[in-house]
Amino acid sequence: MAERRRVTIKDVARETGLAVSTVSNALAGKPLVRPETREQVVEAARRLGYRASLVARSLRAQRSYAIGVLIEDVANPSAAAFVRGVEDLVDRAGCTLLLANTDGDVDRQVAAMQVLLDRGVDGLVMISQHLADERIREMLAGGIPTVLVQRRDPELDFDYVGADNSDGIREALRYVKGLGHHRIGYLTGPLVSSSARERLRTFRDGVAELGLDASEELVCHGRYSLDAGLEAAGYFSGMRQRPTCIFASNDMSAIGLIQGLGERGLDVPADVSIVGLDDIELARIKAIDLTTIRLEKREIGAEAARLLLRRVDRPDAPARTVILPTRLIVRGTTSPCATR
Amino acid sequence: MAERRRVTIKDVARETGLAVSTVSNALAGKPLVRPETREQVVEAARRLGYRASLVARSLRAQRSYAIGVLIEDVANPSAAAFVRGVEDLVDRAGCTLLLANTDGDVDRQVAAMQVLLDRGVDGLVMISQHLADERIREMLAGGIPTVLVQRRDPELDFDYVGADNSDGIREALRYVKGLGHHRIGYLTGPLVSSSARERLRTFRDGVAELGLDASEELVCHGRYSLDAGLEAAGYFSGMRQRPTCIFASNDMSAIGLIQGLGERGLDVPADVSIVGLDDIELARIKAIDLTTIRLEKREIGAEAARLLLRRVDRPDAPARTVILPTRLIVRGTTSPCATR
DNA sequence: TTGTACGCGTTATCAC
DNA sequence: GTGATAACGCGTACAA
Repeated sequence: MAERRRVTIKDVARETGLAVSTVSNALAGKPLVRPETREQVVEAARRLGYRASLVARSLRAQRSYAIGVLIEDVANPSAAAFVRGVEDLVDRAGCTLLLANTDGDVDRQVAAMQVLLDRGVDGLVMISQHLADERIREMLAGGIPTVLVQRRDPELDFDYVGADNSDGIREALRYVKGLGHHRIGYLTGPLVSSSARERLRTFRDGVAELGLDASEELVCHGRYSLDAGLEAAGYFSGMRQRPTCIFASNDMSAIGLIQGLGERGLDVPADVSIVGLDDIELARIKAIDLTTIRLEKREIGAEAARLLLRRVDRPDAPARTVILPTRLIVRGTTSPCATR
Repeated sequence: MAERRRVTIKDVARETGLAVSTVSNALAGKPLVRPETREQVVEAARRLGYRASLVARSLRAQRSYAIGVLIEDVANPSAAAFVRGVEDLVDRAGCTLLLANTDGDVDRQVAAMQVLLDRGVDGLVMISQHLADERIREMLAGGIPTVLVQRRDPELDFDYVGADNSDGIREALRYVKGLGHHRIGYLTGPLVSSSARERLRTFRDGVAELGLDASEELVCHGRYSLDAGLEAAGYFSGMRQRPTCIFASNDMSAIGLIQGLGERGLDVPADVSIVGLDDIELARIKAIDLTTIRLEKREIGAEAARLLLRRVDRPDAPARTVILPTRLIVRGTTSPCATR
C-alpha cells in the first residue's frame, strides 16, 4: 500500500507552471484569473487529484467549519435522533460534526469540551447537566458560539432549544381529565436534569389548574429507563389509593411501568391508564400501542443546528430561545376511568 | 461577550521572556529544559489559560488524532450502539470522532469521505454498501487506514469486523428444528448489503445441512424496517403452504412481521414462530418477548476501533478479520411446531 | 492578470 | 539549556 504523500497546491502550481497564489485564486473562483488559466488549473488539479487541506485552511482562516456536539450517550435512541437532526443541517452547511459522549459525567464533559475547543470548532451544541460547573463556565466564557439543549441555566445567557414545556403535558392532562381521571401519578426523570424538573413542574401546574388531585405521594422519582419504570410499578401498585392514570416522563420508563404493573396483576388500560413521552418508533406497534406525547427530537437537533449556524455568523446577536411544540398522540394505553 | 483571541504559545513566550521553542519543549516535557524554567513556563501557561491548538499541531505533525466514522444513519438504534462502541475506544486513545451519515446514498458517501479525508483523519471506519464504487475505491487507494464493518468486498483487502455469520443463525436453526419446524421462512434485508447476503447464504446453508425445506418461495425479499415486516406478513400469510416458523434478518422487521401476521389472524407463536436478529433493548419486554439472535453492536464498534488504532500505528501489517460470535436468545415467539 | 511574501500556531533542527 | 529559523499547506494583501 503506497504511502502516497498528499498532493498540495504547490504540486498543482508546479504542474501548471503558475504561481501558488494563482492556483489558489483560480480554484477559489475569484474573478481575477483568466478563464483559460482557470481551466488549465482545474484540469491539472483534477488530474493530480488535488484536494485542499482543511487543516491548513482552518489554521489560516481561524475557522474550522466543524461543530462539536456534546451529549450523554448516542446509544440512547432519542439522543441519536437528536444528533441526526443536528447533522442534517450542519452537513448541509458544509461543516463536519465532532461527536462526544459524556455519559453525564462532569469530568468527561470537561475533557471533551477542552478537546473540542482545542480543535477550534466553530461552535458547540450541548446537552449538559453540569452547566453550573466552574470549569465549564470558564470555557463557555471564552465566547464560543453555543446552543444549549433541553437543559439550561438561569445564569447562562445562551441560545436555547427545548420542548416539552407546556403544550403536550397540558393537552394530555386535559385529555385524561376528560376521560374521568382525577388521581394521576407521575414518574419523573432524574431531577438533576432541568428538563426533568420542568416536566414535573408543568405537570404540577396543570394538575393544579385543572383541579386534579395534587397529593405529593402521586409523584414517584425515577430515571429515563425501562428499569426505572419496572421499579416504579412497585411503588404505584403498592399505594393504598392507587392512581387511575400515570404519566411517565419518557416512553422507555412508560413501557417498563406497563410491564411492571402487568406483573402485579394490573391491566393497562383497564386498571390504570398510561401516558408516555417521546413517541419512539416502537410506540406505535400494536403490542405496545402507547398513548404518548410526541417530542420531535430530530427537529430539536435541526433547530439547535440552525441557531448555532446563525450565531456563528452573528456572534453578538441577542440570545434566542426556541421551544418546539409537542402534542399528544392518543393510542391504546389510556381509557375512561372506571368509577369505583 | 468578548471575542477573545486565542492565547498562543507566543503569548506564553512573551510572558516568560523565553523563546517559543523553549516553551514548546518545556510543555512537551522534553528533558532538555531546566526544571525551574519548565516550572515557570507551566505556571505562565496556566495563568494565561494557554492550550495548544490542535489545528496547528495537526498541520505540523501531518496527523490529526481524529478518526472518521461513516454510517448510514445514527438514528437507527443498532448504528448508534455501534458508534458508541467506536467512540469508547477512540476517545480513550485521545482521538476525536468525526461522524458522517450517508443514508446509504453513494453520492453522499463520496462527499462525506472526501471531507473526512480533507480533514486529514488518521483513519476511517465505514459501514458501506458501495464498496464497488469507482470513486470510493480511488479514495481508499490513497492508503488511508480503514476498517470495513459488516460489509466487505472480495477485492478490497482491508481490516474487517463483522458478526452474524454462522453461529447465531445455525444455532437458531438447530433450535427450531428441535421444536419440530421443517418449513422455515426467511425475510431478508436489502440484498445490496453484503451482510444481508451473507445472512441469507448462512440461512440457506443451514437449511440444507439440516435437511429442512429449501423451497425458494420461503425467502421473502425485504428491508431492515418495521414496515418491511408488515409487508412481508402479507406475503407469508398468503402462501398456500405457510411456513411454521419465520426468520427475520433484524428485530425491527421481525416485530413488524409479528404485527402484520396478527392483523391477518395469525398468532405468534401458536400459528407461526418468529426469530429476530439484533436483540434490541425492547426485545426483552413482555409485550414483545422476541426470540432473537443477539448481535453485539457496541462490541463490534469497539473492535473496529481497536483494529483501526492498531493499523494507524502499523499501516503495513497484514489485514485482519474479526468475526464476533452471535448467540441465540430464546424468548416467547418460538414454540413447538403444531403437527398438522 | 499573475507572482511574491507573509502569517496562521506548532514543532523539529540546528546553532549558540 | 536556550534561541532563532524553517516548515507544515493554505489564503491574501500587495507588488509587478
